[in-house]
Amino acid sequence: MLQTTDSTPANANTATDASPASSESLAPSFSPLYQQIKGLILNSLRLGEWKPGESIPSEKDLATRFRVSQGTVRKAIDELAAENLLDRRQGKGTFVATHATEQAQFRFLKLVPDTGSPGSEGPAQRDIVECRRARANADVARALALRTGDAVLQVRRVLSFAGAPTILEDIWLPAAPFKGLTAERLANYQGPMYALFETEFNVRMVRAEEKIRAEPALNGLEQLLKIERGTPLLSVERIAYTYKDVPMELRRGYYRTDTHHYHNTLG
Amino acid sequence: MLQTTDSTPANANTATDASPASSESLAPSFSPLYQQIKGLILNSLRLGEWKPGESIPSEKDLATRFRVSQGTVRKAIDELAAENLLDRRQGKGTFVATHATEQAQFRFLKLVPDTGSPGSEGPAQRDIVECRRARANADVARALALRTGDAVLQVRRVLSFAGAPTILEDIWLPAAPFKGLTAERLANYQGPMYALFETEFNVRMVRAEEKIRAEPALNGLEQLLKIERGTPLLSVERIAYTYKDVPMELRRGYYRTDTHHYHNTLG
DNA sequence: TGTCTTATGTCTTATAGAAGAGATATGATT
DNA sequence: AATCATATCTCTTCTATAAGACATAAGACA
Repeated sequence: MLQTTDSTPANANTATDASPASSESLAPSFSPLYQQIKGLILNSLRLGEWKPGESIPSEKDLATRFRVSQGTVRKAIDELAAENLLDRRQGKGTFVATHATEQAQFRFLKLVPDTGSPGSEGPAQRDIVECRRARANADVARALALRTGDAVLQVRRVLSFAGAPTILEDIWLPAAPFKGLTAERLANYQGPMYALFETEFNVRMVRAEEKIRAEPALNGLEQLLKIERGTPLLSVERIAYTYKDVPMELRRGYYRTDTHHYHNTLG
Repeated sequence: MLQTTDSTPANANTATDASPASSESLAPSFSPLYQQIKGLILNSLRLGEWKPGESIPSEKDLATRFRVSQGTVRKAIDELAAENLLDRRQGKGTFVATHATEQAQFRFLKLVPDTGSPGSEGPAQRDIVECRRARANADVARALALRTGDAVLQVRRVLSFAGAPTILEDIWLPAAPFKGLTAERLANYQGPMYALFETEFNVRMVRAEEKIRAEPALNGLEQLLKIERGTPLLSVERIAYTYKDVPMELRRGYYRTDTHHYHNTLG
């Protein structure tokens, strides 16, 4: 399983191709060499051969390991870097991207203060309201690709900026990969939640989809966020995915937008 | 101004460099060859040497024109294609991206129906409520990089999906580049508004920034969108930019989110 | 009408040298 | 002898180029 000296990577042309033999590689269809290399690197990332924050082998090393030229490895890494899975630093090496940095944090938190820059208020104050085991209802199960009734963890927390409660979040996690997560560990950990997931549970969030609506503050939201009942809030429903588009988190956030706004760039 | 046979592009090393002589190229600082080529292509795009939808010269032609290798041109085009300014099609050529296609349309309209795919409701019904000349107030002037009191065009319109009014938009445009835009031309044109801007005014929107809030329906919004007064709406304030980050439009939209939602992908 | 050839695009891979970053050695200076 | 600045070596990614493979469309030809 370590595949340290795993070679025979490319050349899907050769009829005697029996190298990957993974369950999902049932599609033998031809693809460019650099794409195959990209897939191999992706596998190593998913299997945790290189941990977030660490450097991966040099392009030359990977080239000899995969029996291709350095430029081909380079193109594979180019795409992974463009997807923010890897982080290139000239003269130093290529590193596995991590949520434990300043920049990555604001790729997933799009709420910014109306005045000042994205991080100008200092770190957010995090209060865990609730953290318990539960059973997935139909909606949660569908979002997390589970079966209704499967075990999940449910977390409710409030984020405050400059002392003002601004975000309420309900989070659902599949119980199996996050076995051992408790309110204490969440409360004690300094830094982004996704960084904790990386270091403690080897789950790295890579991509997320959000559905945004405007809804009135009801059902106790008004008390938790200390606003008037019925005040319009931003409802942000997120499904976060790890490698290979596997869903790993469902999150519903309610954002106050009297002092902050959701910032988005259309390219 | 046509710069058809314009050569002497690269080699910023040569001391006798006097080729671009543009106003903003006061920074003689070294940059990679492919970046310089990218800038030259960008200039041709901005000057309208190749119109949206048309194909640009082949990589080999550009290579001889700029006196560099085909691979260098390729890397320049790679970046422009990644920014959605160009559209590559293997075996056919490379084309100037346009808003007159199905796909590009939904890169700037992120409101999608709760059930069904992004375009499943058919084309939106557009009703121009108002279109008049006005003077920029402080906010509008700042957004459009104008001076307070400068002439602007103001448009108000309602978008309806499946017969239901869903979006109200107030749009401010600088008067000079859009001279001749009338309510009739807006109403008669079939297709996205940004496609009209391209073909009629040679203004191509490349990028946009949005600030999203939740606000109650007030001040007549409730009548235009046929909802109850105070219903939470998504407020979407957009500044759209053309090439070289020049702002060309300020737009404030109010979205109903009872049947639709704002969809976003975090990468 | 259908098939083949050819021309012209982009795409893929390979190779060589340039440039950035850090560690190690060198040598002058105090 | 200890210190500090400077050169050098080695590792990394970055840049530039070239050649062949693949995709597409149009015209020649049976």
